[in-house]
Amino acid sequence: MKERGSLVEMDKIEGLNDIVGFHIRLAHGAVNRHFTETFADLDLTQKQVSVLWLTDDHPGISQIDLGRELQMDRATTMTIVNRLQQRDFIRRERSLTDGRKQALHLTDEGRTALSAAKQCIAQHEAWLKSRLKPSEIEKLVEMLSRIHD
Amino acid sequence: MKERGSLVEMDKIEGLNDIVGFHIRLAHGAVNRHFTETFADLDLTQKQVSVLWLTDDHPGISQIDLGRELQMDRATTMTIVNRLQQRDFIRRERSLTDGRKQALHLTDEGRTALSAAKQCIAQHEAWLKSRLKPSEIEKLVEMLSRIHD
DNA sequence: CCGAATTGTATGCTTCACTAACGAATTAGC
DNA sequence: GCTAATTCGTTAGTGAAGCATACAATTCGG
Repeated sequence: MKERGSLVEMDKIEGLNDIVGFHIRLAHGAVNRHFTETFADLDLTQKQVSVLWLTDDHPGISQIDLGRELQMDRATTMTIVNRLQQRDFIRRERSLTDGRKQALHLTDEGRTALSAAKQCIAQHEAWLKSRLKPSEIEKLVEMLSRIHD
Repeated sequence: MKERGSLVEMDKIEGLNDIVGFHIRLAHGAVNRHFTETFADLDLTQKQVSVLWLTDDHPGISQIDLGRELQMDRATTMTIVNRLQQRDFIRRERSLTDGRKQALHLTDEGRTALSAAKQCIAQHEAWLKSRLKPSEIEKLVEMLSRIHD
């Protein structure tokens, strides 16, 4: 006897399992855990791979644009780019068109790492997609996109 | 001209936007950000609310079972329960049936906090659900459940 | 009863996210 | 053109989470 939408009983809304956000959090945890295993050898995180990938797709991209694309603030972007620069995967150059910006480029090492990462991503995605029917994958991505804009 | 499924071109698999895990991560970020705003006054995180909620639903639950439900290891569960205990939301008792376990209970303060939290959750969920059609919500939760088991 | 497994605990490390402040460069307003 | 506001990068500090490891107490299997 589930009483939903009852304005009287506002306290006991629903069970934790009916909270959409709860499932998004759990799914993210599961995906992240599997990602970490898959990338143990490469020693790269999701964020790091994303930054490598985007930098490769948009050579000379600024940190602020990188952050906008991945929904991170400037400070967070800094720490990630710093790590990748320390490992000689990314090179910072002052932008020629806007002196405030840094133009980011992959090094050869960075390209090699990204290439290896993409192989692992393929594995990781295969694991994830094995839990969904092809038609569902499209639907899922579309719905998630609506959530994150 | 997107070349998909090409076995020759294994390096350039697809765009970042075609990676399901990428969208899960972004969606989680967006949800978490909105959650944090909504809960700024209460000063509670998703995990903390989840622990309060589950402890309320299962009085006397052990930390290990809490962790299993929320997919956290023992150490992570500890830190969260510690924080909630420091704020007098949760009380630890030695289990009567198994001396290794702690039986967790909400305090009156904890119940008050959870009650307030559930009001905020309702707001937060409304924001999230406003981006989806009712029929989609069910489908989304079902798919996410398949991902996190 | 003894060894193995379970549970809680303590410690330390890492990633990520955010805030606040500052300087340098650019842009806008007048 | 010149000041004022804004943008971008940078640094430093805080806090939540997740994980690994080690240890003690308890329980369980034989």
